[in-house]
This record gives sequence, C-alpha cells and structure tokens, in this order.
Amino acid sequence: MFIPCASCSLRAKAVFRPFSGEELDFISTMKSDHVTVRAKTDIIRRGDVGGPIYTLFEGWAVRLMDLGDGSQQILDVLLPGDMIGLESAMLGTVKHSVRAITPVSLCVLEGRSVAELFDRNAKLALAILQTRVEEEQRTDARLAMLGRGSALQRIGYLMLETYDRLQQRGMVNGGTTCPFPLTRRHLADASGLSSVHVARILAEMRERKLAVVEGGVLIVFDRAALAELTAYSPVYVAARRAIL
Amino acid sequence: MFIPCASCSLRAKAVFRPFSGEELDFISTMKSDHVTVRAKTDIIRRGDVGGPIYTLFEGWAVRLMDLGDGSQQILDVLLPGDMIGLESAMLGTVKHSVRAITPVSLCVLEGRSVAELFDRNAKLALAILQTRVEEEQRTDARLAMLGRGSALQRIGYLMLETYDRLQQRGMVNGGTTCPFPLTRRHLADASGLSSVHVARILAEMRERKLAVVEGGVLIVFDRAALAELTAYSPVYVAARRAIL
DNA sequence: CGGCTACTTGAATACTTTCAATCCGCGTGG
DNA sequence: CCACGCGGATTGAAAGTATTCAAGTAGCCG
Repeated sequence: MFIPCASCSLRAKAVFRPFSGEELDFISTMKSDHVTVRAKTDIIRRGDVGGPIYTLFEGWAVRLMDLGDGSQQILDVLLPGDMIGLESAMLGTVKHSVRAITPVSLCVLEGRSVAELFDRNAKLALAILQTRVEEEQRTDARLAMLGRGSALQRIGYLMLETYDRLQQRGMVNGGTTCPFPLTRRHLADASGLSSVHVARILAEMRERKLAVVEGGVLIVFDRAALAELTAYSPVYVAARRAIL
Repeated sequence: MFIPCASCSLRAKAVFRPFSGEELDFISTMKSDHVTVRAKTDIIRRGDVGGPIYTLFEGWAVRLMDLGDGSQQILDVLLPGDMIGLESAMLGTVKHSVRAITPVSLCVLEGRSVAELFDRNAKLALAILQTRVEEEQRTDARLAMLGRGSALQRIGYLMLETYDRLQQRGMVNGGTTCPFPLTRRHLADASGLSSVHVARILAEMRERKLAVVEGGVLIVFDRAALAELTAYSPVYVAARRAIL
C-alpha cells in the first residue's frame, strides 16, 4: 500500500505545516516506499549504520536505550507524524533503538539526502530544524521530570503530554479519552520507575479520581488537578511541525 | 572587547568545523557584539521573548529549569563554543533559563535571522542541524542516566562527559585533570539528587580512588573503572561542530 | 488445556532525602 | 586586625520513597 504524499491524510492535520505545491512535489520525490512492521519489532536497531528517514504514519513506537544490565530507558514516545531516523541518517550510527509498540506503518524517505534537501529547499530545511527545536523543549520537560518529579508527577506528566500530542493530531476520542497502548512496563521504562511501583501509582491515580489506564485507553478524569499536581503546561507550538 | 570572527581562537579548535572564506565572511556579518556577564547572572530568562543567538566564548553556563517548588533541574552544562538561545530565537519563548556559573563572555549574533541563514548558506544550515542532532544524542544519554542510573553513575557519567567535551576544546590540563567549577548544588541539580547525597557520593568516589572534585578542579584517577561503572562511552562525533 | 504476558498485592530491603548541627574559608565593615 | 555573616561542605540520625522478591490472579493464543 503506497500512499502518495498528495493524498496523505496526516498532512492535513492542523499541527502540521501547510505545503506549497512545490514543496509537496519535492517531498513526493523523497518518499520511496511505505512499509508496515509488527508490534515489538525494531524499526531502527542500536548500532545500525546509516539507513533511511521514516515518517511514522500509523501506530505507536518508542525510542529507547538499552542499558548494560538488561534495563532500558524509553527516551521518547513516537506518534503519527513524527520523524524517525534523522540521527542515524545524519550521524551514521546511534546508540538507541526505535521499536514499534503497536502495529505500525511508515513512510520511507530515501529518495534524496538531507544535504540535498538543505541545498534545494531552505524553507523545508528551516521547518525541520524548527520542529527539532520544539522537540527539544519537550525533552527538557522530560529531563526535569526525571530529575525532580515524584513518581506521580512523572507518570501524570507523560499522560497529559501524550494526550495533548494526540489531540494535536486529531486522535483523541471524546473530551477526556484517548488511545493509550503503553503497558505498565512501558510507563516504567519511560519514567525511570519499576513496573510494580507504576502499578501502585496508577492505582492511586484511580483512587484519587485523576485518571485511569485500562484496556489500552487513557481516561483523564480531572485534568485540572492532574496538571496542577504535575506542573504541566503544554509546550508552546510556535511553528507548525514539518512533516516529511 | 570585540573579537572579529577571522581571528577567533575558538574556531581553530579541532572539534569545530573548518570554514571556507565565504562562510567566515557570512558569519562575520552575523556577529554584532561581544558581551561579558558575571557569575550567577541569567543570560536568558525563562519567558524571555525572542532575543539574539549567542555563542559562549569563555566560561561556563548551565541551561536550567525552575520547578514550582523552588527546586531546579540543570538541563545541560554549556561550555565554550556552545550555541545559546536558538530556541528563543526560533520559537519566541522558552521555559528554561541560561545562567552563567563563572564569569562568561559571549558573541552576540543578531546580524541576520536564522531564516536568512538557511536561505543563503545551506551548508552552514546543515552543520547547525547536525550539531543539534549530535547534542540530542548527548541528551539521550542524560535521560537514560536520570531514569536508570544510580547516584554514582549519574555523577560519574557527568564527570566523564564533561571531561571529554573539555578535551575536544583543548581545555584539559594534564592527562587526568580539568577545570570543574560545578558545586555540589550544581551537581545535585544536574543529576536529580540532593546536595547532601552528592557530597556523600563524592566522598565515596574519593575513597574508591575514582575521581576527586576540589577547588574547582576535577581529577579523574581511574578513568577505566569510572567508565566501566557508568557505562560511559563518548558520543560519536561524526560531524565536526558548527560554531557561529 | 498449557504457557505466556500483563497485572496485582504484600513484605522486606535498599537507596535517597530531610532535618539538624557543625565546620570552613572568605569578604565586609568596624 | 578581628568579629561577623554567609555560602558551601560535611556528618549523623530519622523518615520517606521506591525497589526487589515472592506469590498469586486474569486474560489470551496456540
């Protein structure tokens, strides 16, 4: 199933940059394939050399780092529209992996190199950097949470952030519900806790009527309280995201 | 004291990209000023709108985020050659501050906008993204340390990483010694620990003859052992860094 | 029906923080 | 020249927070 960029439904979402016809043509020449992978399989493996850039089209994935002792840290949760593999494409090799946590489909962009893109389309290049810098803002918040947040704050923050990112992509169900395929283990690896403790915190959050995760769905009962508890505020989205 | 880019001594260091004469000319047109700030003062304050891009020329600074309750998280340690303020320049406003921890001098680059740079000099633009992506690799490692590392690992990793970054800049003294103006509190805020605990870990590291911090100087006694304990490996420097 | 993975719960343990007291070096002002 | 105040560092003890270990439940797939 090859989806031409011209008829891409993701591109139309409000978070993403509108494209001029020229830009769209350019991007179309980059897309070389569209692939699917099953849950739990690696899209990029630690140590891979080079490789294409992808755009996550459908499904969820995580960027994660394996530590020596069998534990792992989830560095980021990847949602539809997110770019995957720029690091390995630009730097040659990386220390993290990208793993699908649900069935996933991806646009493969190896029609042109990044260098060529920068040469030929400065606006698009700038949008990529801008998106990247925006992601760094989100990373800063994650760092602060891991360094200084309590267990409840870490998990609550992740919930709210993920909810908002889904909302920007038009993927929330009603007003308070969204898909949430992360298991306790995923949450633990993302927040630097043990899965046992995550389970306890989740129980507490249910107890306190803040939020519930059940059957792959997140329900936020009391967003205001949760945002207050976690000092959450959404990252300012100045630039609409580049999507390739 | 205005230092023209053509005679900039930083630029000559091995970590940095060599410049063509044309690029150097271009960068020269961006540099508009050279300023100094005292230790403990903010270079960029949370919430600032817009603002110039800087290059840290001399001294140490940190990028940090104030949490609601008076605690703070150091997001990154900034060393000479590092770019400061790209986020606020591109996104308009940010949630972190940048604070000098020693006396600092900075190149001020507001001669041209980032958009103009991307339009007129694709190679330089690409080098900026490349440097940025490299920094993200370092951030990934910090995230993993905060999430999964023990206290000793967090601090040891920071020491080794900082040592190597200084070495790349030609700022290490002998084979095992480098300047290290971070106090216990700085280390605590960077590693997500209390300063009391940092002091204990530092005492342990001295006890075990791994490393010592004293009088603003770091001495790494046993790099191999420390690297082993912290699973440290330097970030692969594929691209030499862009400096503006 | 196994056998698997995910989840839950309890108890013991380990790591880290908080609180409190003390010490040290340094610059200021009398 | 010395007392004073201050920030940074150290140390001990008590209190929390989160982990590990262990056992058991529930749902799902071959």
